[in-house]
Amino acid sequence: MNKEIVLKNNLKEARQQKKLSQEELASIVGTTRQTIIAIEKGQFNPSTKLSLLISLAVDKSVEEIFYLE
Amino acid sequence: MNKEIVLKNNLKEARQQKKLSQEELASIVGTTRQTIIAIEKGQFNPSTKLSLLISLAVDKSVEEIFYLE
DNA sequence: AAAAAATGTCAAGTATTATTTACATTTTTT
DNA sequence: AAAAAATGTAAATAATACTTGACATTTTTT
Repeated sequence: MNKEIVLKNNLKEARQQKKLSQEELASIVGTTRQTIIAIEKGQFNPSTKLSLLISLAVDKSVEEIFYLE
Repeated sequence: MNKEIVLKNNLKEARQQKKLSQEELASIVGTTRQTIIAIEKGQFNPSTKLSLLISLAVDKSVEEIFYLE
């Protein structure tokens, strides 16, 4: 859907600010480390549920972490 | 992922406040009416990209439209 | 009341997210 | 320098988002 618009994020920085490892974050939000890696690399566009959980875990709003370009 | 936690939303109300039909909203965000219907009915968990586009279209933050329970 | 617009439902197919497992490389700690 | 922790990569599978098309029902407009 909408190939021109690309979802980007600064999860890596936000996660590191909270001093969470990929594995810790994955465990907090109930997903796997692979999923966190793929998101941080911009390889995919996570579900809204997952981005809400992630934003809670790193203490930011969804818009502070994910943005469109 | 995470079956206990359910994603809910009040898109229908937000869309109506902006006086957009499902079809207009779908066209603005570059998706189909079916997708908008399914989201409004809570039948699925849209991608973050789509929820960001939707929140822009209805002039709210993602968190104002989508929430976890 | 008739016409038009908006919403709802069903079903099938495609694309993509997410999980799992396993191993390699890099970074941090001792 | 060795050990431990964190990160990166790859591939196969399962689950689900999203698309497309077609028709039915409800609501709004004329």
